[in-house]
Parts: sequence; structure tokens; C-alpha cells
Amino acid sequence: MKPRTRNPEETRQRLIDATITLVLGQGYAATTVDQICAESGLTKGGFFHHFANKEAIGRATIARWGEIGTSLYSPAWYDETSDPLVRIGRFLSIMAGFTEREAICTCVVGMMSQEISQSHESMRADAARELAHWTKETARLFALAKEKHHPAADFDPEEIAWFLNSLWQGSMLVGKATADPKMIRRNLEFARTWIAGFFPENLRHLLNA
Amino acid sequence: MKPRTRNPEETRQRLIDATITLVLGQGYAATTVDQICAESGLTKGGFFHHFANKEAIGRATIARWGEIGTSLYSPAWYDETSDPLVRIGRFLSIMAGFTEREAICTCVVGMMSQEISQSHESMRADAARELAHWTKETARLFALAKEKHHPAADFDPEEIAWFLNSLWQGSMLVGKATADPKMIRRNLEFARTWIAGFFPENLRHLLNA
Amino acid sequence: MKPRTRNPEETRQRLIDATITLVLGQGYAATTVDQICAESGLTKGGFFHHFANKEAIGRATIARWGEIGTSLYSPAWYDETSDPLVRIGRFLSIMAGFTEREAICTCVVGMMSQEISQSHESMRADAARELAHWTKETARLFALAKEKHHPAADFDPEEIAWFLNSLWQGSMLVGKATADPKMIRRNLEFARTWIAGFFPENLRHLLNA
Amino acid sequence: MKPRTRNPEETRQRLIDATITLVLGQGYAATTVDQICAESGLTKGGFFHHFANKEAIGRATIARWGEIGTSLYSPAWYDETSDPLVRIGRFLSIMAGFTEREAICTCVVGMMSQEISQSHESMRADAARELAHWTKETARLFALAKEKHHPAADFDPEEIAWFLNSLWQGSMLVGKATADPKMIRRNLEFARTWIAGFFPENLRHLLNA
DNA sequence: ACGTACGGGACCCCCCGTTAAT
DNA sequence: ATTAACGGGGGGTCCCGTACGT
Repeated sequence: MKPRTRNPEETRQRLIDATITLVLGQGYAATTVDQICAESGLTKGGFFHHFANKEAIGRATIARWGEIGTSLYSPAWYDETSDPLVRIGRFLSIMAGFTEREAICTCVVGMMSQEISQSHESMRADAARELAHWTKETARLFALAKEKHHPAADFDPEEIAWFLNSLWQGSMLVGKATADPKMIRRNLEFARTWIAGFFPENLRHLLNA
Repeated sequence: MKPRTRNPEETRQRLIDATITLVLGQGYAATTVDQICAESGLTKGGFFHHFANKEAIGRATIARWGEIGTSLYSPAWYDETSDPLVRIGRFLSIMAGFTEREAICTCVVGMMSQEISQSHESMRADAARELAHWTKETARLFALAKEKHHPAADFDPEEIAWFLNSLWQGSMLVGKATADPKMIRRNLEFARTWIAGFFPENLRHLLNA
Repeated sequence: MKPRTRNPEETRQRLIDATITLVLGQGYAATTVDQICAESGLTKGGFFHHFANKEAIGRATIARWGEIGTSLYSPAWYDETSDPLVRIGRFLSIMAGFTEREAICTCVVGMMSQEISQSHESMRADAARELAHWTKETARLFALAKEKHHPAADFDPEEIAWFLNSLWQGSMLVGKATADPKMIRRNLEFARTWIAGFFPENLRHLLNA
Repeated sequence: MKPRTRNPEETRQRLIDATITLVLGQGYAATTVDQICAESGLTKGGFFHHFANKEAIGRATIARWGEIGTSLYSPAWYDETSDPLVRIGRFLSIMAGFTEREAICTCVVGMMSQEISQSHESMRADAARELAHWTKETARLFALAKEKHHPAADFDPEEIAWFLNSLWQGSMLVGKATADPKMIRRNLEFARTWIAGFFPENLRHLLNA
């Protein structure tokens, strides 16, 4: 009966982190509030002090995953000193690295999108926002590259970014089902050479930095 | 109080079809046996006569989805009279057509993979098998094309097929979250030109048949 | 794991009877589905097979109480052979007898009305219907008496019946709070003499049969 | 984060007033401490500073309702200058007026009695005390009238008062269920003529003042 | 005096699965 | 082959009360 921490913000984080872990493993619907509580050492009474309902923590989890992604990709997205092509290359490498670092290579936003897009409109919108954010930042890299280096073939940065996003999400999905992370990396290498095709030959090596 | 049909096989199909509908809309975990019964006009007792448990119908649903896919793609996969490149082109068009025909463009296997791959090993294996089947048939087209037409650049048919599969799954996922099927079709067009790049220029028009 | 009875109608009755007991003791809101189950030897799974939700059994309980009342009052309400005044007198005696027979003299409909009339419209309507039924049957007795015996003072049978209903409900309420059933009987005797006042002196003895 | 008022007594009143509002609408059991806090703009901590538990505010609410009643009826109960019969008439008119003033014509004490009389002995006693107080003050009027005007028929002031109390409580109960306040007023008029019957004809007009 | 964070428990509902009956 | 009745056990929500700050 002792409040163990007097740090509500940290408790909130613990709850969200637990949710991330659980959702990555089994999805949103299969994740129960009890599990979240057990994982984060809280009781349900405590849980519902921080989140009005399960959907609330679902949305918070999506938002948190967005932040995690941003910090993961920031060496590519926000390093304004390097050449855009270098940053694109680094971006692909970050994703490839992700497949090696994590036990299960999955995306919370991707997982939840599938389950809830028809049934929980507000969560779907949240997920869509995160995907759009990812795409926008990625598209910005392509726009910069297009501006700086006259591309061999014209392209729309946004369309390329959506293509990459889809490939990435799908690769994680299929990779999880087949339990084959190597395939994910191969897909990313295909993407790298495909992107290279848009730029003059003498610059393509920048993508491999 | 009287059995309404004396056609058990049809009843089984009704149950599976109901499950497909429900899973496409809300995923596997959120789909309840009661909902399946309601959707197919049966009661619990009837359900458990045909399927030992929820997982059993899950597996049957995955298998059924595989059959649906096979019949969907068969004009491309099994038309041995046409040129492989024509069949590849047709294959892409079938997928593009799918985005227009269906209210929600989704794949049962893709959806279930996400949710159950860590928690239900046998279902994961089933899903993986279906994905592998898709890939194998698709890879066969690429192998035939490679055999018939000397490709401009070498490639591994299987790797290409996994790439396509991933892109397709990811496009459906992202398309559902963003509610943007046009993007799916754009992604498929990117794939078409990317594939074209592997073959000599004078043959590429075959992909657009 | 053995279904103890194969008599669903009886099970339903057991549930309703348990609800009556519990509601009489503590009201509707304080009565839990668990208590109802414990009292009737069923599990919650069983309960929700018979009733969609708590409100459903609430409504069934109101209806059942109406039936109980009807059979209680039927010697007065439906004995078409006796003089109306005799039947009115018998009616009052039935109520008075009720205060002696029952451990707690209370009315389910009256209790539930109080709690739910602002919050559960459909239940309120059910309760109102039962009260109106009671009044209608009672008013019919007064109408018969008025028709047969020219009353000393004119009166509206319905108004008298509502008055009696209110007095009866209020007496039970106050009697419960003060734990004084004798007061209820005194109130009913006041009512008897008040009613007597409407009829010629030489007939008044009929009310005391 | 700062105590908004430095007036604890007023806060206590706000809590009780909120409880009155809520109990009138939905009863005691259905009223939660959280609702009381929300209604009075306080938090749980504040609530439990003023009241040890839910029962404590229940008892305070009963007491407060008694005070409200006293001030409501004081023009009849405590105007020692007027004739007792005039005061009795006024008393009935006050009740009739209550049915017109209030959106829902209900009595907190009556409502709570029903719910808690079997389960919360101390609250039942409180409610009984309030009902007895009401009766005592009312009985005093009848005793005064009996003393001053030799009644046509003998009566026990207390018994009459309990009768009136029961009728009043029951009328509010039934009136709420049937959503018919006019009936309540009709019942009170019946009571008025019934009371009149105890006094000589030439004095009865005093009751209609 | 009052707010916030939390514990512990229960409430309603429902879910998956079994058994007996038809 | 299909149904109805029921068991057992969560699942999400909320409720009452406490501990601890301010």
C-alpha cells in the first residue's frame, strides 16, 4: 500500500514502454490492461489514473513510437551538414541496422494500423499522422538531393518516400512471418540501387557511405 | 431447432467466409467466435462442431485465403501460353485491380501474421507458408522470363519476388492507415518500371499489356 | 462442469426470484450480478445466457413482481361474484395481511422506481405500467361499487385508486424506515373509513368483511 | 494546486449539495464519490478530508435535507400567530407548491430509506429520525387544532401525521414513476378534504387559506 | 484545506469452450 | 449437424479509500 514512486511522468512512461513491448509481440487487441500493469509493476487502479481507457494508452503509444522513430532516424533526417545522398544512404543503413539490433523487427504503428484502422478512427488517424510524418521527413531528403544534384531521371520525392515507407513496413511484416530478417536487408539493398538509378553514376557511391 | 441445411461443407465455408470478413475489418484477436457465428447465422455449438477451437478456424482461414489468392492470380501464374513478361505485367495489373474492386484492400495473411507470429507458432508457420507460396509462384514467372529473355541485368527471381511481396503487403498496410489506395497503385507502377529495368528496352512494352 | 438442470425456464425463474429478494433488501443499484448468481446457484456465464444485461433482468423482475401482485390481489380484483364493496374491503385486508406475512414489507416496483426513474427510461416506463395496472384494476372495483350502490358523495374511481396506490407505496416506504409495520395497518384502516364515507351508512359494514 | 477557497464550511456544503442533486436523480447507491467530487468541483483528496467515507456524507445529506424541509415548512410549523387550521392548510399548500417548483419532486430521505434501510442501520436510523421529526411537527399542528377547535370526530394527531407523511412520500414516489405531478396535487386535495372532515363545517374554510 | 498518485477490489460484460439434447 | 444451457475465467472500467505531498 505504498506508492513506490512519486514520479508520475516516469510511471506514465513505464506504462507506455510496457505497451510498446506487448504490442510489438502480440498486437494491440491481444494486449490487456492487466498485462500492461503487470509489465510495468502497477495496478489497474493506477493505470486508470494515467489513462482514461485502453484507447488512450494506445494513442499515447503511437505518439511515443513516433518520437522513438524520430530519434532513430535523426542522424539522417536532421544532419544538415552532410550531402543529401549521404543522408539517404545513412537512412537506409539505419533501417538495416534496426533489423539486427532488435529481437523482433517490427513497427508499432504498422501493427496497430492493421488492427484498428477500420474500428478505431481516431487511432487510425494518429497512425496515419505518424506514417505521414515519416514520409515527409524522408521526402525532404529526396527533395534536397533532387535540388542539389540534377537527377538522371525525374521523380516526385513524396511518391518515392511513400514507396519506401510501404516497402519498409511490408518487409518487417513479411520478415516477421517468415522469421527472416535477412530478406528485409536484401529488400533495402534493392531499394538502395533503385534510388541510385535516379542519380548520375558518379554520385551513386555517396549512397553507400 | 432443426438443422437448417444438410450441407456441412457449405456451413464450414460460411464460417470461414465470415471469419475472413471479420478479420479483414478488425484483425484476428478482436474477432470473436460469437461474431463469427452471428455473421454466418450459426450458433456456438455449430461452430465447435466444425472447428476444435478458434485457432483451428484461424488456420483454415489462412488456407482459404491462399486459395482465393491462387484463383485471383491464376491468369498470371498459370497461363503457360503467354510470354512470361506479359504474365508479370498481368500480375501487377491484377494487384492494382484488387485495390479498386475491394472496399478495404487488405490481406488476411498479412494481417494475421502481424498479430500472431510471436504468440501462435503454428499459425505463423501457416501464414509463412502462404507467403512463401505466393513468392514461389511469382518467382517462377521471373525465372521463366529470365530464361526466355536474356535480362539486361542479372537478378535472383526469388529475391525479386520477396521484394514484390513485401512491397505489396506494405502498400496495403500503409494504404489502409492513410486511406489512400491511389498510393498503392503508384507503388505498383514504380515496381513495374523497376522490373522493366532488368530487361532489354525492346521487350519492356510486354509488361504493360 | 455439469449443467445441473436442463430446465432453462426454471433457471430463469430462479434468477428473477433471487433478484427480487436482493432488490427488496438493498435496491437495484446495490444488487450485483454476482450476488444474483450466488443466490441462484448459477455462474455469470449462465446468467448472461438468460439476460443480455443487468437492465434486462431488472425489467423481467418488474414484470414478475406485477404477476405476483396480480395473484396476490386476485381474490379482490377478479371475484366477480361478490359485492364490490366486499371486494374493496378484502383488497384492503390483503394489503394489511401482506404487512404481517412478509419479513420486510416492500414493493419491488416502488423501490426500483425511485432509483431508476431518472436514469433508465425504459425501466421507468415498465414500473409505471405496473403501477398503472394496479390502479386500473383497483379503479375498476370502485367503478363497480359506484355503479351498484349510489354513493353518498361522488368520486372519480381512478383518482381514488391513485390515492390508494400512493398511500400504500408511501406506507411501505415509511414503514420500512421506521421499522413499524403497525403504522402501515393503521394507515390502511384510515383509508377504509375514508372510503366508507363515500357510501351510505347501511352499506359500510360490507367493507369490513 | 492551490486550495481555491479558504472556506472549509462552504466546501462541505458544496459537497452535500452535490450529493443531494445526485441522489435525487439516481439514488444513493448509484451515486459515486467521484461524481460528487466532479459535481462540486473538488477532488477525492478534498472529499475525504471532509468526510470519512461515503456513508458519512450520506448521513450528512440526510441531516441537511431535514434542515431544508424545516425551512420549507416553517411558515406552517412555526407561525404561532395563525390559527392551527390555517397552518395545516398552508402546510398542504407548501407541499403542493413543491410539486410545481422542483423539476423532479422527490425526497432524499424517502429515496435513501428504501435503498439502505436493510443494509446500513445507522443511516436508516437517521432517515427514520427525520421522518419522525416531520411527523412530530405536523402532529403538533393537529394537536393544536384539536385543542382549540373541538373536532367533530376524535383522532390521534400522530396517527394522522404518519398517514399524511406516508401519503406524501408515496405520492412523490408514484408521481416520479408515472411522471405525473398533477396526481400528487390531487392526492393532497383529497387529504385536505379528509382532514376537513374531522372539524366542524363552519371552520373548514380555514384549511383553504 | 486540498490535490495527485496509487492500491485493491469488484462490477458488468463477454469470451471460449463443453455438455446434453434434438 | 445443430441448438440451447451453462462453466470458468478474464477484460475493461470504475469505485472507494489511502498515502503523501503542498
